[in-house]
Order: sequence, then structure tokens, then C-alpha cells
Amino acid sequence: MTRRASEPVNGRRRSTIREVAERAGVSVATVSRILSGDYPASPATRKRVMRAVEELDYVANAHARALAGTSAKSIAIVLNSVISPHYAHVAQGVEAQAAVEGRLCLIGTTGGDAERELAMVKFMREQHAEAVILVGNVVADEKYHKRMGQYAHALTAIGSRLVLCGRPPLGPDVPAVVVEYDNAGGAFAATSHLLSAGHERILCLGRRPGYTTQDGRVAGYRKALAAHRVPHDPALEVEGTTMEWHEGYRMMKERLATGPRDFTAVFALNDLIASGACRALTEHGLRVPDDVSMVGFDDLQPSLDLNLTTVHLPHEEIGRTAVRLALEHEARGGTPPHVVLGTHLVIRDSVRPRVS
Amino acid sequence: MTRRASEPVNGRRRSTIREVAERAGVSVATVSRILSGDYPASPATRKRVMRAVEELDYVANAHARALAGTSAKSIAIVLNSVISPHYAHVAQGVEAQAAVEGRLCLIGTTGGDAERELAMVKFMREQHAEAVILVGNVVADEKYHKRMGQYAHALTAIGSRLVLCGRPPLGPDVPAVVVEYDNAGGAFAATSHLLSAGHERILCLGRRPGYTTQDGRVAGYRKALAAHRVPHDPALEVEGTTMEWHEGYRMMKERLATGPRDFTAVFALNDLIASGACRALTEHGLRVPDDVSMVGFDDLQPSLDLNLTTVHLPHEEIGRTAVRLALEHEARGGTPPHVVLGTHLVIRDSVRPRVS
DNA sequence: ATTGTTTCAGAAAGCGGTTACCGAATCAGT
DNA sequence: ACTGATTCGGTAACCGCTTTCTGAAACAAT
Repeated sequence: MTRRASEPVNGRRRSTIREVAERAGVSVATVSRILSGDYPASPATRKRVMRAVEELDYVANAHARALAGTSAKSIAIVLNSVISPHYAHVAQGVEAQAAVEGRLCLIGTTGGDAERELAMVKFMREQHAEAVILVGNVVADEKYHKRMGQYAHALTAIGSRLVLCGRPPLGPDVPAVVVEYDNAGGAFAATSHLLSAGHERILCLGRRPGYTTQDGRVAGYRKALAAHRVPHDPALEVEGTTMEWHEGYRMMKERLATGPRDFTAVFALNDLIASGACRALTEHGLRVPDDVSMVGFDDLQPSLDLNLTTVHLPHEEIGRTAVRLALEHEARGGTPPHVVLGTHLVIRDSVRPRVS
Repeated sequence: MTRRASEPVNGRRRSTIREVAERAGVSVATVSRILSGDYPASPATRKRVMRAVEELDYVANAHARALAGTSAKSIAIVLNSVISPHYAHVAQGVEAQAAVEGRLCLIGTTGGDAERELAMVKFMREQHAEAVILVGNVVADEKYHKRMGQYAHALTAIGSRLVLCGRPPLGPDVPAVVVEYDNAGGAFAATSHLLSAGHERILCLGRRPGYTTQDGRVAGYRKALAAHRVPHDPALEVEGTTMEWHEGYRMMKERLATGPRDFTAVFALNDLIASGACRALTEHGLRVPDDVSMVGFDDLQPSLDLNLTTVHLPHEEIGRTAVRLALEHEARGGTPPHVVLGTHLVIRDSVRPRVS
């Protein structure tokens, strides 16, 4: 039978190991052995092979190599988007740890779409990723849970791992490593900090119900109020649609325009919202922290720019831990670990004692 | 001969197409055809195959598929780090356009190390990436240039493309698509804006000599001074070691402590430096923009947080353009295109007319 | 009933590597 | 000089999939 050329690229075909062998006057086995690792070849042979490789500009075909049995292991990371700083930092952590462990890193984004996330996991599975790390929340329905559960089992069956970062487990019988961080604790600390400064009317800004991350933060907020015996007023919990700057701006703008201005402090569910809210306040002639105290969440760029007291998240450590646990667990087997990383308050200068 | 199992994973082996075929009672050819695309199989056969796939939880081996001839094309992006917002946005653009073109996206980071960059390009070549997109500056020596030039030629030979984003061409005879953006023009606009507001003593903050990106910005700054017939004072050009917030803070702190406070405006070479400088100014009791005017560069988060006038860079468009040009050029051949994308000033509220 | 078309499915040849197995040549030991 | 241990390098069997070529049914047409 006649086969088409390996790939109908417009240029030349890439050279193969057979061509190298021919040019060097040795067998393919010798070339393969010399190229991969330390094989006791005679210096003359080695030189000839290397020269042939050089001249033909030979590069091994990673697919063939993988198929034949030895390929660089890779770990996959699937996230919402790379432009979100939190995800980017997690990705950075994954990359760093993957490099330490001698693994390569595949990355894919979903845009927050559950369907695309499933597709990415399937793809990463085809790519033989040793671990598939899912980062961040998605809005998930029944079918999604079922499919993802299947994937988790399937990955486990072939010795890979599914890792969930910053999201709750899929279920008690779904084998997945889980790396969470303490949203509730962070929110508790943030809110307590405001309460200790004498603030009682604290606006909680930006919750989107159904997102576990934010649910945790709101829960911490409420718990802190309860602990300080401050009545919880649902009217102080403002719901948003996204977690972005403009939404923070919009929410605060609207609140100042229509709602009562009866709050003295703001707990924003992330730094972007905090920053947007700050701008809205400024435009209203209210200064932070002189007139209104503000606490953010995430400890990312906005809190640095605005000198905001905020909740520090171990972004990179989440990624590093995910890789470490996945690889450890792969080696050991057993019940997948579930860790919750700590968060802590970073005090800068956006909170003042309430003047009464 | 006896072969080891495909992979000695601790779990089961992953099932192969042969097992599916056996279970479904058909040949591997039939399974392959049914799974990939529209093959006129009888409904009964199709059903049997699908059931077998389901039951065995079969997932095709991407490597084998690639080796046999049909694989999803992928484009590779190699950058300094994903936590740098500029790079992240470029990566986002690449991803977006790659998705549009039906390509997958491989990503690798270098940490700014030229050696690692070379290694990544080699790796991506092994992975059969259709295009390898290099983003951002590296400090490069002779050898680096030589090697990278070879890679460019090698990639071209097999119908792939090397793409350089935000960095100058490697040389006149090195085939690489180049997507730059107008650093000098942006800096010219930014500086002119300050000059028009009456500022003449403009601090230029954060240059690292040898980095082409920043050289371009400094050139624009000087050109604007010349155009306005304002004498250029080298003492106003402050050199830094990194392009980060802390360095901006440090530089301004130092300047205020030791240098003459004879400037009325600052042109920061990026937003992070601008933000750090703002903080230092604030700590010195100087307000932006009331006491000192400030212009940044990049139009990223810090300028949003601080309401900074800044130079907008088409971050995502750089990425999209890179992919588009690489693919177009691949189809057409010929001399690789070299485009320079425009930048423009975004006027917010960090510049005030000089009070004299 | 026989022949000409379709339709559907199988056999087998690769894709480009790796590596188990084996043979030839080189070296040392007596 | 002859044998046994090394050293080097070749032969060929896979890895798991795609696809060409080919053939057997199934159907329509004469």
C-alpha cells in the first residue's frame, strides 16, 4: 500500500531516526540508544551519530516516543482563564512544582463553562496526563457531576489523579484529591477585624449564591457577626453578578444612590470588588479609610495598589500542594487526601476605628 | 519477544481499541472509523461499539492517534511567567484565537531564563506544535541567538513557525513572524501629555538598559522632550533592576530621600512601578495627582485601581495576531510578516496642570 | 435467476520510536 | 594460540491507532 507522507506540510518532512541511522551508517537502535541516555557506544560511533543528527536537524517525535513507552510525564491544569490573577498564581505554583518533580505542564482554559471543562478533562486524559488539576468554581448541574465522577474513576483506574483546587469534593465516593483553602476562616478574621474597630454596620459586597467559594466567605462574615453579638441585617449583603472591578463599582454606586448610607465599613468578597467600590466611594466624596473602612479578599494587586487590608490566600501553595499530593497519592494509593490550607489577614491601612 | 505492559501504572492498564473491538465483536478498523467521524455503519454495529466503549471506558491514545496521522493541531506559547498580567493577557489572546482556529494550546514558562527558553522551544518542536510563540524579552547572548536562529529555520523547514511577540526580530535572515507594539509611540504620547500640562521636570522611572521594550519607551520619552524643546536631563532617568511594584517603591523612596525633589511629574515605565512610586510619594506626604502628576504604562490593574493615566497596550490582540499571522503565513509561505501594533494613551485622572 | 451496485466491515501496512534478544568483534587469561 | 568474558551494535517485535485496499453481503435492476 502507498501511504501519504507523514504530514502534508508545505515544507519538507521532518527527518526520522531511520534517516539519521542511515546517514551515520548505523542502525536505528544505536541512534535511539545514544540519543536517550548513557549507552556505552564507542566514541567514533557516537560522534558519527551526533553529526548526522546535527546535519539533519533531527528532533525526536514525542508522540512516537510516548507510544513506545518512555515519555516525559506531564501534569495538566484546567482553569477558568489565565488572566485572573488568582488562577494565574495557582498555575504558577503548579508549574513550579511540576518542574521540581520533573514533569511538564499542559494548560487549558474553560471560560467557566462546565461543558468545556469536561471536554478539557477528556482531552487531558487522552494526552496521558498524570494528574488533571481543576482550579476554581463552575456552576454545575447533575449531569456534570455524574460525568466528572466517571472521569475521576477512570483516571484513577489508569493510575492518574483528578485534583480539585478551591472547590469542594465531588462526593464521598469520587476519588479526587482536594485542595481547598479556608474561605470562612479568612472572612471571619476580616469581619472580626472590622468589628473590633467598632464597626457594626458592615456591607458585605459581591456574593453570588451557588458559588461555594463565596458562600464560604459569606458564612465567615455571618459567623463573625454572631460571635460579636451584632445583629445580622440581610439588607447589608449585596449580591453581584460577577467578581470583577466594574461590578464592585456598580454595586457601590447603586447602593450609594438608592440604599441607605448606613454602613461604616465594607467587607468585599475579593480585591477587585474592593477596588471598584473604593472608586465609587471616592467619586461620592467618601474617603477610604477616613470615612469608610474597607477589607478585601485575595491579597492580589488591587490591595497592594490601594494599601488595603485583605485576606491572604496561599495562591501558589495551592498549586504546589495540588501537584505534590497528586504525585504522592499516585505512589501510595488509598483514599485521596483532602487538605484545607490556611488563610490569614494582612493588615495594611484601610481600616480605621469607627468614630461615633 | 515478551513486552512489558504498556505502562506499569499501579492501576489497571488503559483499555485499547483492540479490546473495544473484541468486546463489540468487530474489527479495530470499524471501531476507529465509528469513533472518528461519520462512517456509514449499520445502527446495530454502531450501538455495539458505543456500548463497548462505554463499558470499557475507552479513551483514545492521543499519541498513537497523532503518530498514525491525524492529531489535533496545537500551537505553543512560551513566556516568562503566567503571573505577570501582561503575559497572561497575551496568553489569553493566543488561547482565544487558537480556539477559534480549532487549535489546542500548549504553554510553557521560562522564568526569563534564555537557556530554559531554548529548551522549551526544543520541547515544543518535539510536540509538533504548529507554531511556537515566544513572548517577552530575555537577556540573550551570542549563543542564544545562534541556537534560536537554527530553531527558526528548523521549524520553518517542517512547516511550523516561530513567532516573536514584543521583541525585535532575531535577524534579517531568520524566518520568524514578529508582532511588536509601539513602545516609543506610547511613551511619546505619555510624555507629551505631561509636557502639555506644563510639566518639564519629568522623572522617567525604571529603565533597565538592554531590554528593548524599555529602551523603546525611554526613546519615546526623550523624543517627546526634544519635540517640546525641553532639555533632557539624564539625572531624571532612574534605572531599576526589575519592573515590579517594590522596585518602583524603592526607586521613588530613594529619590525622595537623596535626590533633589525637583520633578513635578513622573513617567513610570510600567503600571507596577507607577503604583509603587505612588505609595512612596504618599508616604512622603505628596499626593497624586495634586502634588505630583503620574503616567504609567501597560493599562493593567494598577492603573485601574489608582485611576492612573497610562498607555494602553493591545495585550490580547498581540496574542491573537500572533496566532493569526502564524497560521496565515504557514499557508502562504514567503517572507514572514512583521507587524507593529499601535498603543494609545488612556486618560484617567493622575495628571494635573503644573502650578508655577 | 443473474448481474451490477451499494453498503458495511475486515486484513494489514505503516506512523516513528524503544528495547529485548542475539551475534560478532574485541579483550584478557592461561 | 584458544577459550571465556565483555563490549558494541544489529534485527525485529511491539506501542495503539488510522487508512487503503479488498471482499462479502444486501439490494436493485435486467
